[in-house]
Amino acid sequence: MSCKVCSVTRGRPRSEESRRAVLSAALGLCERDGYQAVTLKDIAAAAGVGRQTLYRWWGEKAEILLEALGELAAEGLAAPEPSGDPAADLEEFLVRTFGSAGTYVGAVVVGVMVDGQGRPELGERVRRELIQPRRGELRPLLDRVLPPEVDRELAVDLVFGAMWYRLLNRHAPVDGAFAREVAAAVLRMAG
Amino acid sequence: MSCKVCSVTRGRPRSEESRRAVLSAALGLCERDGYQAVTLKDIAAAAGVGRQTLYRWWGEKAEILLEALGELAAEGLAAPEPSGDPAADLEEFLVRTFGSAGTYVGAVVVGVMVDGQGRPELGERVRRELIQPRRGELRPLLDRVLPPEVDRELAVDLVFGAMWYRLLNRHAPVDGAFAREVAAAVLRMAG
DNA sequence: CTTTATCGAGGCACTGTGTCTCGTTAATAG
DNA sequence: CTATTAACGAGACACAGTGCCTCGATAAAG
Repeated sequence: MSCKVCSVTRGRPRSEESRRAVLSAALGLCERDGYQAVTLKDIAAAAGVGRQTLYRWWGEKAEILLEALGELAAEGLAAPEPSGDPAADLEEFLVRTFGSAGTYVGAVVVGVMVDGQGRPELGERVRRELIQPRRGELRPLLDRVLPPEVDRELAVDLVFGAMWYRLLNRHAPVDGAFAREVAAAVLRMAG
Repeated sequence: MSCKVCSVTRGRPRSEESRRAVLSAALGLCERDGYQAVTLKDIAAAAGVGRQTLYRWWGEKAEILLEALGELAAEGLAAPEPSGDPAADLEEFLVRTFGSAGTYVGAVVVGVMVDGQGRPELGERVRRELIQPRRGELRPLLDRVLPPEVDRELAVDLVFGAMWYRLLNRHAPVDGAFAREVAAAVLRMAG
């Protein structure tokens, strides 16, 4: 174990049990009450943890949920083995991604992103830990269906942009059917 | 003039001067400090207005900015006369829209949308007064470049989605160059 | 001139945040 | 075993922003 700042192995070690309790309580409260309604007090109370422990290790709600989302992603990492059909691989990836985003998890992601709007440092973490990894997963799938003259970054913006737009604006569901429509549009763009 | 609730024309009329001062002060503070940092106290002080006046007519920050954005949109309505070239019309519309979104106005729009996330009623207003009108403007432009088998709503989601994704995530600028790329992608999708 | 509803100004309770201090507890160092 | 160290749960505190209330003043209609 290590001290919070000096990484010397002395003193009482950080409680892994408390950490798990906090992440689990935070996700549970977000699912039940919605991200915006959850406070640090709520999380501390639900996790059976002192408030100071939250400020010591995270500091704010968005950082807690960012870590919780990271663990969720690590659990369901579902290695996408390439089949013989690049178009089917793309579609399957989008169906899985959009399907997950359509649950409360997507609402939490939106909440974290939203909190990052007014705080550049947090925004940078969100970008690095939440957004860029997904872009990195999508790019190779697009490489296998798009001709070289189509810009990859633009295609990624169009695909994930459509997803985010619906997550924010809620004019239509984010689900597998939408994922298939978007996949078809990409293939149409491929010509 | 009319009473706030009963619309009987009696009593002191609402001050149009105060209303303009509030909207102007709100936009100015957002431009200077960023949407999230602005408070109702700040707006009241900058507008030289009592706080109760804000609660009487608007109730919260997002509603003030929503009205201010509405007036901005009404001023710069720039009737888009159709030229002979549908592709050029689409591109011009996107260049103007993305260009505006790239300024602090886009950040205000994001802030209002963000506040609407945790408040269904406000979210509905944002959708109706801010999002749907833009979709309505884009649709006929797409009609003139897309073949009938391409779904319009999906195309709108892809175009504005890409814009919103960049506004939120800030991994790349929202500007005229991006607008032209998106327009080209739509034309490519048209085949 | 009376009635009415707005005006700017300010007070107050409430909530969530962030910092601080307790006494306690679980590790390592000697 | 004992001392040291740092995290633990719990709670107090100041601070900021919100939302509601009241006040005397003001500008319109009847």
